[in-house]
This record gives sequence, C-alpha cells and structure tokens, in this order.
Amino acid sequence: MAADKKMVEQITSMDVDFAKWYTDIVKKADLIDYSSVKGCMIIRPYGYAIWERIQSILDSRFKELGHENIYMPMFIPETLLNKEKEHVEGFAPEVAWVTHGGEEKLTERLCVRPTSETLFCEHYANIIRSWRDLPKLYNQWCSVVRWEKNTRPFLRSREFLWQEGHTMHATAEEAIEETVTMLNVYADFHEQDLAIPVIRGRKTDSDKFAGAEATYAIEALMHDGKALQAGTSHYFGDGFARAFGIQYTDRENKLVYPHQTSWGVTTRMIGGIIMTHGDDNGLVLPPAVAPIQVVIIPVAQHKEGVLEKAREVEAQLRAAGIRVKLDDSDNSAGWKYSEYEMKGVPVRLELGPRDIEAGQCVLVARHNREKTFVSLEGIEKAVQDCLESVRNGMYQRALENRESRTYNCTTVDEINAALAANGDGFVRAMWCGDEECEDKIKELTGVGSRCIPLQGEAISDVCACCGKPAKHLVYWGKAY
RNA sequence: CGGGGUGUGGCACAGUUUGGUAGUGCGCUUGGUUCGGGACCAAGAGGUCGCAAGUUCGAAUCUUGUCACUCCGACCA
Repeated sequence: MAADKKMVEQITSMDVDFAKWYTDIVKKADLIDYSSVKGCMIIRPYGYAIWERIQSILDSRFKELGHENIYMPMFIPETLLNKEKEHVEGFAPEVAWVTHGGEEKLTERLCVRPTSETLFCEHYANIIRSWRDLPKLYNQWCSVVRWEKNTRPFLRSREFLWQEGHTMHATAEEAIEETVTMLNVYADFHEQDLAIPVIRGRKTDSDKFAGAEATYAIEALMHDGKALQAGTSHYFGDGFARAFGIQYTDRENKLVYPHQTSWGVTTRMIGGIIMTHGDDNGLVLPPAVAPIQVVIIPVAQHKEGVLEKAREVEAQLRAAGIRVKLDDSDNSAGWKYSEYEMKGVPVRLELGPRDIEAGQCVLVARHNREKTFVSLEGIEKAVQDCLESVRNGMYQRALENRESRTYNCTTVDEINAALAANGDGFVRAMWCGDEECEDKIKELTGVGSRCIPLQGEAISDVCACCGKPAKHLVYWGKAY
C-alpha cells in the first residue's frame, strides 16, 4: 500500500492529465533534459539510444533500396531559400537567421535549414546533366531548426533530429513510385518495429508540404485519441526543378526537367512511441528499438551463487544477440522493478535463489506485467519468444485502441455526437473535395482533415458537410 | 500570438496573505542491518529563494520590469 502510494506520487496518471503524464515520462524515464534555450532539448543517453536504434534500422532499409547518405551544409543563403515561392512562404515564418559572423554583419543573411530542399536542388543543378545521371537517391541524417512558439519534447522542438531523403527521377511515374515506396517503408517500420498501427494516406491540398504537388503521410492515433503525423513523403513533380534550373539531356537528346521527391521522419516518432504504448507505470518500448531489451534483476543477490548465475544468463543472452543488462546495483529488487518499468524495458528476467534451485527464472512482460516461469535451459529461445509476444501484444493493444476510437460518420451532427459520446479519435467521413467544407468541418466539430486514406471504402455518396457528391473518404482528427 | 499556472539545495514541495535573514520529504555520502514489488537505523554534505532594479533599519515575502518552463487555444514534423 505504501509502495503504491509512492508510485502514484512519482508520475501523473495518464487518465488524469495526459499532457502532464507525457512530460513526466520523458523526464523520469531519463529520455531528455531541458536546456537553457527554449524548445531545445538535451536528448539524454537513454533517449538517444532509442534514436540510434531507429536510425540503424531505417538507414539499412534506405540503403537496401539504393539510397546513399550525403551531408549538406546547415546554412541556406536567403536568395537560395527564396527561389521557390510556395516553399519560402511556407517556411519563412519559422526560420532562424544568422546575420553576423563574429562582429561583422553578413552581406547576405543565412537561415539555419528548416529543411534542405533548396540545398539539394542547388546541388542537383550542378551534378545532373544526362539521363545517365538519374535516378539520384540521396538521404541525409541531420538536425533542422524551426522557430516554433509552442514546444514540447520530441513532439515539437525548435531543433530536431531527422532524416530527409531527396531523390531525382527521369519520369513522373518513377518519382511517384518512389514517393509511395518510401511511405510504405515508414508504415512498415511503424507497424513492425514500433508496433504502432498507421493509416497511409494523402494530405489534402491545404495540408500539403510547401511546394509539393502531393504529400503522403502516415497517421497514428495516440492513446488519448489525438492523431500524430508520423512520417511524410512528398512528390514534387518538376516544380522545384524548374525553379532551380535542374535539367538533363534525355535519350532523345532533348533538354528536360527531372521529377523529384522528398521524405522524412523525425525524433517525433519517439513521442509517438511514448503516447501509443506508455502507461501509468511509465514508458513501454517496442523491443526493436529498446536500448535494453531484457533487464536481469538478481533477487537476494548477496546469496551465494545468485550473481554468478545471473552473469552466466547475461552472457548467454548477449551471445544470442539480445540487448541485455544485468542490474547488480545495491538497490532493492522492488526498486529495480519500478525503475525498469519506468524506462519501458520490454522484458524483465528475475532470478533468485529459489529459481536457481529449480533451474528456472521468471520472465515479466512490460506491457501487461504478466509473469511466466521458464526453464533456464534454452533461455535464449524463451526470451526471444517473449520479446516477440510483447511486440505483438503492444501492436494489438494499440490497434484495439485505434479501432475503438474510429468513428464512421455521414454528417457533421454525427461527427459531433460520436466525439461527444466516445471522446477524441479518428472520424471517417466523406468529403466533396472543397476546401470550404474542409474548413467548415474543422470549425463545427474541432477535427481537421488528417488524410485521404490510400485504402478504404466509401461510407456514403455525399459530403458530410455540404451534401454534394463526395470525392474522398477522409480521416479527420485532432492533431498533435 | 491570446489566456492560465509555476520558478526556493539534484528532485518534489512548504514558507509569501500578517517583511526579521530558510525548512520538510526524497535523493546523495559514510557505517551497520536488510534483500521475491520502490527496505531500515545512525551520522553527514548540500540552498540564500529565476534574474534585475526599487521600497525598507531589514526582502524568499512588498512594487516594477524581465527571463525561463509549463498547460489550454490559433499555426506547424
């Protein structure tokens, strides 16, 4: 009882105050610390290790598909940023400017990249000459800066880490295929590795990336029923190529413009992991990106043979390629249980004198805290199975949350009724394609358009707003 | 950018109304007893109260300004 009280004191319940719960977690699980610059966070080793896992998995997928990593400068001259009109209009309000070098004022101010399309375009203009130079499949891991007013760790910071792919193709078809392929890479990564179910869709025109012809996105639903845009993939057509004068000579010896894409995911995904899987005991990490997959807690570790056996198990698991940590610190076993639950370690392995005598140990799954006794014989396999079932259990639970919070509605009144009755979530409703209706639905219901799903059947023939013939099924929701 | 909240040892807070020179719990250090769900005892270390100016014999406390963090809206990965 006393112990329960203590736990309650440490972290705000997610059902009481989701936002507070979130900030409690990022701090208490040791993911970040605040810095002295507003909106700029220190990603602590445990948080950064999650990002490194994400990087490592995605980076190898990109490379399997033929992409190469490159590094662009972090500064963009003002005239370069201004070359594509829609693009600059979209980003200018939130860029940070460098105006001085030392004490000297620069003749032209430089912005700190909010995204690198312009830099890639300038470079592509120099290196693409012939159809033989295509496609160009480049990716960059870096940080970008957007001077946000409201900031939240991982979800919206002024500087954030990301990856931005920028590719050039000979044909529109090929570029569109790339756009969709990369969207699918993101979607698979979320569903398989992060255990986060996502909706694959296209953004409405009002929600497109500045300068894009089409923006595709994956949308996930958080535990509280709000939507999170978790990754985007843009098709640019030849708009940027024309603005930046990127041309090549094709097979028919004609000078033509190539077609372009860009796609990115950010450290925001870590926020998505927290808000999809976390609970009142803390973080819950998907095994694929957990820095520690299994923590071994020796019980009564002062007793003869306990630590020795624990080290033996640790070595076995490590040899099997499992990321394992043995905590042999002086803290009590109970303290350690709570600590690693807060940190979201997917599987806990308890090992005490009684277990050793029986030739077994206890595995505890983080997401549902279920205990199973398993034999130490062949422990690697048992742990691997447990990690797999944790991933599956997490995915199922997230999917059930999303399904129970997805409402099919045919009118604005139905949307309001569904939200009032069941709380925030995804609203599926038809749309005529008119921006006026899109705005009106947001105004009348509070939910904005998230995306036009790539798959999904019409639920009625007419727009939920104006009643005219519907063009698209749209997912609507409140967004982070 | 509008509205609210908060800044006091590493963390969470009390003290502010009624000015008198800083306290509690956790954590930390040392020693001992413990050890299957956040152990206990004892002895220690650690802050001048976000910052700046002002009022006063005297300011954590009053006044003004400022900065930061945070929450709720509008905009955004």
